[in-house]
Amino acid sequence: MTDQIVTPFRSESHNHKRCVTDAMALAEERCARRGARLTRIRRRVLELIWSRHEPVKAYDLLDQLREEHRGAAPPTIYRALDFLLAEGLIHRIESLNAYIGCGDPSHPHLGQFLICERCNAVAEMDDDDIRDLLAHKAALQGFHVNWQTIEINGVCPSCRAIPNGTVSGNETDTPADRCR
Amino acid sequence: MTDQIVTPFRSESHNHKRCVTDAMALAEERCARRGARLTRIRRRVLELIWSRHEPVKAYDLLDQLREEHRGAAPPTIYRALDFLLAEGLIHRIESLNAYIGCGDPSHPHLGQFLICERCNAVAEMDDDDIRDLLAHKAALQGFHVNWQTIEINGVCPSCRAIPNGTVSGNETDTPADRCR
DNA sequence: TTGTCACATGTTATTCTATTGCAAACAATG
DNA sequence: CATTGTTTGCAATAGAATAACATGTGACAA
Repeated sequence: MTDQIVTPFRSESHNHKRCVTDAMALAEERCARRGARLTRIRRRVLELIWSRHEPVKAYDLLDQLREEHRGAAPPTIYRALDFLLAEGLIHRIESLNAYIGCGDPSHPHLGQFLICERCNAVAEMDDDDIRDLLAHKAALQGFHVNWQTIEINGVCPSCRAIPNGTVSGNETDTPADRCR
Repeated sequence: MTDQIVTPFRSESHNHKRCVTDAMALAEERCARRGARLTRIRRRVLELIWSRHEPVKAYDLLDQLREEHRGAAPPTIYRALDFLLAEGLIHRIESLNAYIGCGDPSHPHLGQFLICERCNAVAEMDDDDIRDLLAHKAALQGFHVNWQTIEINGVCPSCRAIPNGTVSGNETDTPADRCR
């Protein structure tokens, strides 16, 4: 059985700099192989998304991009996001209107997401059992499945270890800063 | 085993007038029992949603409400929707930014939605197998589930029966008008 | 080298979705 | 009647995404 966890929750040992460069390398490689043009803007947007390692809003990306790229406007971001989605390099989280890096761009997949409502961390699964059960249940209704949106909200293991009322103080930290 | 289909796809025999009045009666009853105030606006919004019997956008509802209620503004609609969501009388479809009547408001539930991308018809399931499998898979990651968003896009049985390129002519009809 | 074509980006405006904040109206209760 | 909590009215604004058209750029062939 293959590993059905594409992006696990980050552990204490997570080397984030390495994580970003690895993801970028995979992206470069995949685009090269497919003849897709990972331009400067597109590359930079992907890098900004991976740097955060949590769901990022389009206008947050726009603000960041503007700091280094005067003239960036909403279409700049949305075009880059569309490209990255089409290439399977990121996923869109519907319930958050946000985008997150895909941990396994090697093959197109739907993904199922575990979203921590305390720290915003997201783990990505690509679980055949889930996909197949949904397809099966749909088929019982005579329904043909093209796409599945599966987003599970709750509390990640790290946050469960923290007493409920506890507040970490800085609510703008990234997941790794708050969740251990 | 209980019936896990809350709102099936509409059949030819669907009596839509009856369907709406039934849904309204259930809503009245549930609100009365819970001491929730189903005011004129809230009742009317619910009725508008059920009348369409497919996912409806907030601003569509606003337009309709304005025709009979001058002074209706975005907050008017969103407050009504918030109330109806809180009472479990409607569901929100995240992937469409739209709202749909709940076929079984008797108990709170998550719901899994089959969304036809041809005719917009939606069937609602409340399937324990799906819910439990997702909870199980999440638990394997140490994740505690509070909420599940499950939206399945594809082609409903009625539309599958229609040759692919066929267009029914009037794309603004309701699902029942087009899907048989 | 130049022309051409496809693709990518710049630019401005607009549409769609949703919330905030405060005032006025209303309904239930003592 | 007075009080209290809830609901609605109203104006403004925030947030998410797209449309339409102009301009730039890179690869390839003539």
